[in-house]
Amino acid sequence: MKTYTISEVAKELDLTVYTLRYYDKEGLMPFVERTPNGNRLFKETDIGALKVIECLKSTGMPIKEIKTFIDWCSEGDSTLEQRYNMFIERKANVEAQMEELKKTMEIIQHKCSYYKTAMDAGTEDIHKEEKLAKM
Amino acid sequence: MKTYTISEVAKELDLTVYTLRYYDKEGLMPFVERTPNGNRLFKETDIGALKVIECLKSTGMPIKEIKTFIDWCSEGDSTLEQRYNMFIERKANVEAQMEELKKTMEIIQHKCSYYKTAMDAGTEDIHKEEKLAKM
DNA sequence: GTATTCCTTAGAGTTAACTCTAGGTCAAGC
DNA sequence: GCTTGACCTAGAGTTAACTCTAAGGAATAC
Repeated sequence: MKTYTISEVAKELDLTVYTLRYYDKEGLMPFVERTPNGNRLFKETDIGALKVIECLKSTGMPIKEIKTFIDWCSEGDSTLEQRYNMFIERKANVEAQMEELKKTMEIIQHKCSYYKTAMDAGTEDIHKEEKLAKM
Repeated sequence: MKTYTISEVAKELDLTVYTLRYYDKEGLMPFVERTPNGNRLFKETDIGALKVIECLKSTGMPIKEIKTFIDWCSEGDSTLEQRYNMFIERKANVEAQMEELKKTMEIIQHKCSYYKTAMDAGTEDIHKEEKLAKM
């Protein structure tokens, strides 16, 4: 079975070795085994698990909560419901973030055309009429 | 003309007065005037500007870069191009964030059905076959 | 056999963005 | 005229998530 060193995993996941050790310190990687002399030894499944961790992180989940999830995983089938509920919550959270981003995008696009017009006119005064524009 | 105190603005924008003072300290609100005894006096346009600041913040822009933008605004028409370019960059950035979120959402949804199946079966072993699942 | 290059740990330092405290001013209510 | 409450500042403290340093172990290169 193919295994990986910490720096190989860091490269693969676009993280630093510092970050990976930090995650380990925080209890996010209890599954990673060691060589006889103490070096971390990553399996494919470990990299898969780290990808799930990265996914949770990208939903804005703090590391402490990710640790709770990892702990649930170690506890086995008795925590299936908690884990399911967690992902349902994450889903709602991501949906809300998408909504937020859409609103942000609308404002940004408005500003893009605002500045295009101003730039073409050579002055922002072209937008004097607008109520709350100003910048 | 209607004006607002710092706590009214905080309430309106769902920020704390601490945060607003911090923004001011960082140079994000050079336009806010003061009463004779030194209290901040917010106009409607100031609230509009703060909404733009909040929008930029929600694109992930750090406060120092927002300050650069505010400085450009104070400099007038000579910075129109920089400001336009900045919003174009922000737009690309938000688009990338949306893409990221979509990918995240796909994984989350996969996990939701993974755990639904496992929960119904009473055990995660139902997914034994899967290559990189595990959690 | 020694230099290099990877790995290890504990713990200190950094950064951003707040968040709060202490000490003070000022206007309104009683 | 004094209390209350909202405002002010400077500066200290907090938190999360890294990020790095120091000191050392083990395998490989020459």
